[in-house]
Amino acid sequence: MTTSTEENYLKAIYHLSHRPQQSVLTSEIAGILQTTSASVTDMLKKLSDKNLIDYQRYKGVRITRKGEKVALSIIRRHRLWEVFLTDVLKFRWDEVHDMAEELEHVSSDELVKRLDAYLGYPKFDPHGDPIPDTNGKLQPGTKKLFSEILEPGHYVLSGVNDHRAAFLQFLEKKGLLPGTVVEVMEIDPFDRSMQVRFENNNTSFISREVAQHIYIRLYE
Amino acid sequence: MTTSTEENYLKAIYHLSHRPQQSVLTSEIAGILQTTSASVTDMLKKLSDKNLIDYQRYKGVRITRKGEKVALSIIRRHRLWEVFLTDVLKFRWDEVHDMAEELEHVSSDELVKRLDAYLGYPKFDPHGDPIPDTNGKLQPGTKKLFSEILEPGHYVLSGVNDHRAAFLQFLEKKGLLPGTVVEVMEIDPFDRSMQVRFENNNTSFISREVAQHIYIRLYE
DNA sequence: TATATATTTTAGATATCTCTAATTTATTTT
DNA sequence: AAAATAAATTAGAGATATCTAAAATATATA
Repeated sequence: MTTSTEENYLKAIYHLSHRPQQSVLTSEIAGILQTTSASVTDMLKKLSDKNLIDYQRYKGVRITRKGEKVALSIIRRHRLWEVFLTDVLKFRWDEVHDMAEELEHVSSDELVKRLDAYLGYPKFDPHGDPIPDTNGKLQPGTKKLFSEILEPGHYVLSGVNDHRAAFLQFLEKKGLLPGTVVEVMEIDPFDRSMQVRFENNNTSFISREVAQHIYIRLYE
Repeated sequence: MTTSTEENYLKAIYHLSHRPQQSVLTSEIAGILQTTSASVTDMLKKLSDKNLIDYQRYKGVRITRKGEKVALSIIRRHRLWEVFLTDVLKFRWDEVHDMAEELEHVSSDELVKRLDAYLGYPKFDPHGDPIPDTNGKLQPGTKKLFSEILEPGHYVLSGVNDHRAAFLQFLEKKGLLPGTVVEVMEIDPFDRSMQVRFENNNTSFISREVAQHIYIRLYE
């Protein structure tokens, strides 16, 4: 059994783990969870005792297979509830995060299963993030930063790495919602800004600054 | 602000308060919440400090107007989630209680409002218990024990006072679900058992023992 | 490489909610 | 009304999760 607090720590560590090699720092976790390094250290010992993380003092943390499974099941719940809140209860995508933070800790597996079925087994949440399946499997390798593409072509906006309401609202106004198909017409070689065209033939301009916070996948 | 624990105590006190005059005993609360009298005493002081209950040591407890409002808002959430679980996710009515116990503590008022609208502003939960409105108002005086009726006639089954799964499943098998309309044909003057007829003309026999755990209202 | 700086950990406290055991108050019985 | 019994409360302690301040360790700089 895991408490809500443990689950929140695991989620944070899981997210921070997704980058090459290096281990996660105590201070990074403290930053995300808005708490102190001392509190983090206490919790790291606890999670380590439960074999949910690999932890050596002063050397940082890496999540274990077991810890990753738990983290993914919470992320699954979070994202399914987000779909419920936007698709069924008609909340805007920038409103749902905090409610999903609470709902994700409701413990019934059967509830999650039925919710998934009721929503039609969605593969992505309203922010374009993939929803792990029952076994904790994620759509593999679909995520790439919009700012990293090298050539013009058709792409699907698939997510964001900045979840602040102000940014999400900016994207909404620009028509840059997850799921949107855009054609990149030109990439400026100097500032790497892009000219894009939507399916309705409208065009728009996207700065590298903005593109760095948007994920895309190839449109096939 | 109230914690989940405080909310659970308030709910228990609210339910125990609904009976003539006398105040609620520490031991009764401990019984319902499966804890010790000592823990209850601690919490009673805390709730009293917040003016959610009237409490004098050794004299028992009565809930205040303010406490009642909080209790009713939690009961509202609980019963709305129960409707969601049965009507939308198709759980059986004997499965939903524990999940609703967790969901009721999710704090967003806007979420409850949208859920209510989505469900079509239901007035009763799957067990026939009335759902308080936004202002904490309950359908007045609709509840009467089936065992207390004096004469034959048409009645609507409106709820139960025994929520154990075994009893609920027994009722389901007998076709005695909340919302069902029955015609009481005869009341035995000796053992107060009843002969009833359903809308499909099937008939059934209900003992006083069972009738004591079922609420009804007049069918109009 | 020694020193300065940044990071992490430990030590010691606080708040919430829980418990058992002992004490106090209330109620019932004789 | 006193004694016996039942109920409620207090006292003291444990578990979880948090904090600040001090000490230990690691990293960067001179």
